[in-house]
Amino acid sequence: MRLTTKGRFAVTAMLDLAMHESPDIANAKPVTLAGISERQSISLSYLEQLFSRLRRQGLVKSIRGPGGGYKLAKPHAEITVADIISAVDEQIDATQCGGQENCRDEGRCMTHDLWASLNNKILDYLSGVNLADMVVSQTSGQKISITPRTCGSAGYSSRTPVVAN
Amino acid sequence: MRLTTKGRFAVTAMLDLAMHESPDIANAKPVTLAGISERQSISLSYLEQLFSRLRRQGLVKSIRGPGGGYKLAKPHAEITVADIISAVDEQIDATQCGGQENCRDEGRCMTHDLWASLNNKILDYLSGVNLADMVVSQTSGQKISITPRTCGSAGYSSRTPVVAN
DNA sequence: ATAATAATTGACTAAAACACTAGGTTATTA
DNA sequence: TAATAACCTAGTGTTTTAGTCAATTATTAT
Repeated sequence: MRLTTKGRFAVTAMLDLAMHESPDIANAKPVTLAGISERQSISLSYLEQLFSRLRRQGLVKSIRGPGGGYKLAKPHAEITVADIISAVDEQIDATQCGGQENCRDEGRCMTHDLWASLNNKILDYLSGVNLADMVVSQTSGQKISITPRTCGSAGYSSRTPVVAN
Repeated sequence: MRLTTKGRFAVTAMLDLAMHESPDIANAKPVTLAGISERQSISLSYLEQLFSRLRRQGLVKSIRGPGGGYKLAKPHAEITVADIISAVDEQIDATQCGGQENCRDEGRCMTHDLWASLNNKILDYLSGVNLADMVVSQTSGQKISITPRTCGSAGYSSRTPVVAN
């Protein structure tokens, strides 16, 4: 997995979308990319590229024409930061041996296991934050602080984010 | 913070260094970059660039001349993955307002707090794995699995890594 | 029907970062 | 003094970032 500003842009835009969407999911008004672009100072065309991927990954739905825009395809609590980042950042295979384990020395690829599991752990961790968490901490003016899923209760969507500082 | 193959190379090289260093820290033989380059198939000159940064950050010590090479500057347990990655990857400021909070809308920068704390969390998380952990899981042939510090006991260096799968 | 809206697509671009290469210099040891 | 190995600087090809530009399609309102 890769963590760059590209993923940041995507998460920021999705958070903006979540915050400007009506809380009533059924008849929520779609949010235009032009609006997100203005509010978050992200280039409209760049947003279009990002949302093209987000749509193909099933995270958002699009409505064309006047009054159209984007809506989240799932409830806020079911869209995680990990989902968003892996939707826009195409991941590279961390191994230089490319799956087959024909590396040097002991015959096995030292880095493969190491990075594969490390990637998984980070991904697991970022899966612990969803849009609902972020909206709450954003509207309450509190800094967001994430508790890994493995720590507290196994609940997925209704954890209350811990306030930091 | 940024997570790319650059950091991966650095961690791989440091793990190789840790594994080929004599366990007795006092009179450990230095490891040459040429050796690491050969074992891990990383370009020698690229390693030189990486170790230049690692040295400036105080993670390794260098011995010049024949029989020279690099040694870890601290005990294995005191060098974390986060240390290594942040030594070679220069971090970017996640905010587009650049510190001052003169952004749009509500006057405050939405993305600033969000990414600052998310970065800190990831960094905190990667601080939970050190070279000693990785050497153990590597030599024992077990896949490494990291438990965040916040979960278990507050101990820093002597946690036993959990085996996954 | 027509115009306006807004998503959708594709091609293209400057700048940065990545992953190196090349070639030299310094310090240390045999 | 010759070999070793760190150290340093500059350059190079490729990929990614972050974006522009232009055109197309679907939908709504007039």
